[in-house]
Amino acid sequence: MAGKSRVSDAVVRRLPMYYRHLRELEKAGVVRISSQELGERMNLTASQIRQDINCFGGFGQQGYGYHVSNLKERIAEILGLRHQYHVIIVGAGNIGRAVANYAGFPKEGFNVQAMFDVSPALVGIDVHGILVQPMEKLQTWLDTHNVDIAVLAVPKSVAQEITDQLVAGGVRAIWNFAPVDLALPEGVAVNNVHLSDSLHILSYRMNEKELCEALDAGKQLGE
Amino acid sequence: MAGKSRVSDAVVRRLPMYYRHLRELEKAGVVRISSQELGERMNLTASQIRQDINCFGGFGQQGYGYHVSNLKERIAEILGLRHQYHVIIVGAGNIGRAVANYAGFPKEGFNVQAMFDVSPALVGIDVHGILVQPMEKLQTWLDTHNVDIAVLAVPKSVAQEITDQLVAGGVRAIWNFAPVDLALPEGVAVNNVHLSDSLHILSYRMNEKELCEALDAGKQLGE
DNA sequence: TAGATTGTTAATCGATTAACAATC
DNA sequence: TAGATTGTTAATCGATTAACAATC
Repeated sequence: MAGKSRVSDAVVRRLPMYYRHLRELEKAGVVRISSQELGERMNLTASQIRQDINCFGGFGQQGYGYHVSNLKERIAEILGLRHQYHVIIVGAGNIGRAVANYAGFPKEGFNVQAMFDVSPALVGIDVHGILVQPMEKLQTWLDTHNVDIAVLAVPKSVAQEITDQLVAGGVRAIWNFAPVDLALPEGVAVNNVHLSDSLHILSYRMNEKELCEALDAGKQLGE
Repeated sequence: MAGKSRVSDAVVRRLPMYYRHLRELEKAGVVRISSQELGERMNLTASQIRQDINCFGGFGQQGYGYHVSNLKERIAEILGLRHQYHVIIVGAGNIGRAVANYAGFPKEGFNVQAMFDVSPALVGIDVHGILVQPMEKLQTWLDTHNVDIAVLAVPKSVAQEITDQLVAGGVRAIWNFAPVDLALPEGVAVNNVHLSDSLHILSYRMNEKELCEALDAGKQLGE
């Protein structure tokens, strides 16, 4: 009945997808939905949906299905979207600025409070109402503020070093845009947005058919 | 010996990671590496690494291991990074511009040739040497150019509609930054960068411990 | 040659799917 | 009540790990 104390990665990755679809459904005025219907919409089996949801408790009702708004709210809670977070952005390059400008951010409790960069060209500029501070000010900020989430949008060469500083400064989670796999102590959360990895996967997929045909025909890669 | 005609998703997702680590190793002057050592670096088992690589052919040598540069090159080929691609960016907002500005792009064969946006405020500006064109010009461009990859960085409300236009116009792959799951015909590749999903997963993870403890203690979500 | 390490087959583990009793 | 659909257990499928013969 209650949640298993460990939820598998596969399930966690689907949670935001449930949230997205349920929000759409709610906006479209749909009041109830069965696992069957939701599955058709999301390209999942009804069985999988019921299994996933039951990791966190029985939010449905036999013979009826799920109440859309209620299920949406439960998943928002599960995702931690009913808290407020203090966010800082380290690195005010293209990515850092794009994140700062993302409008949907504060509505879900993610409040950007400061930005930092090494480049004198960027220090002092205003990004969506946030003043970019020099990197030397980061330590002082960490010493004097509770930071929940740090957005890491710096070159890979300094990513680990800054991460260590952030962790020592009490940051609880790192949203990492640097193309490295960070080493982190237990208890600090991380999620990666590896843009070039994503592009490489796309590139693989668009060439997959020919590649597999070539391999099946006995072709060796390389010369 | 030759590759299975179908490579699992799990393997494909690891390919860019192999590529990243091998590039690092090559840069660090490492000539050969065993699956054992590579596994320690990447937090994978040696067994898994050998299985993964052998989907595409036997690139190693018994008693020796893998030749770093050679394996890196084979994986680059597998990922399709030894081709040149024509890329357009649809949507010149924060994300579109960040992608356009990404410096590593052309080096790997991804050549951005045009950008489009609906906003008069953005049309005409120069982004990293590319002039932003009005959205009405998109159709003409598709009619007169071969586009391999389209970067989709538009609001979700128009994402599917533009996708259909791109597909009809012969685009082979879509790098999707809109927070929707696009419907696509067989033969067109897609890969999603769902930023808010990624942030939600981070948010889940930073709260997971308390959540699971609460659930184990019998707490119900909601009121 | 002996030692090392791959390529590959077999065993295990975990995630997905199917089935069905419980129940609204 | 009868019908529908969940919650949950059992069966299946696929991915990871272990083991080892092949071979450099």
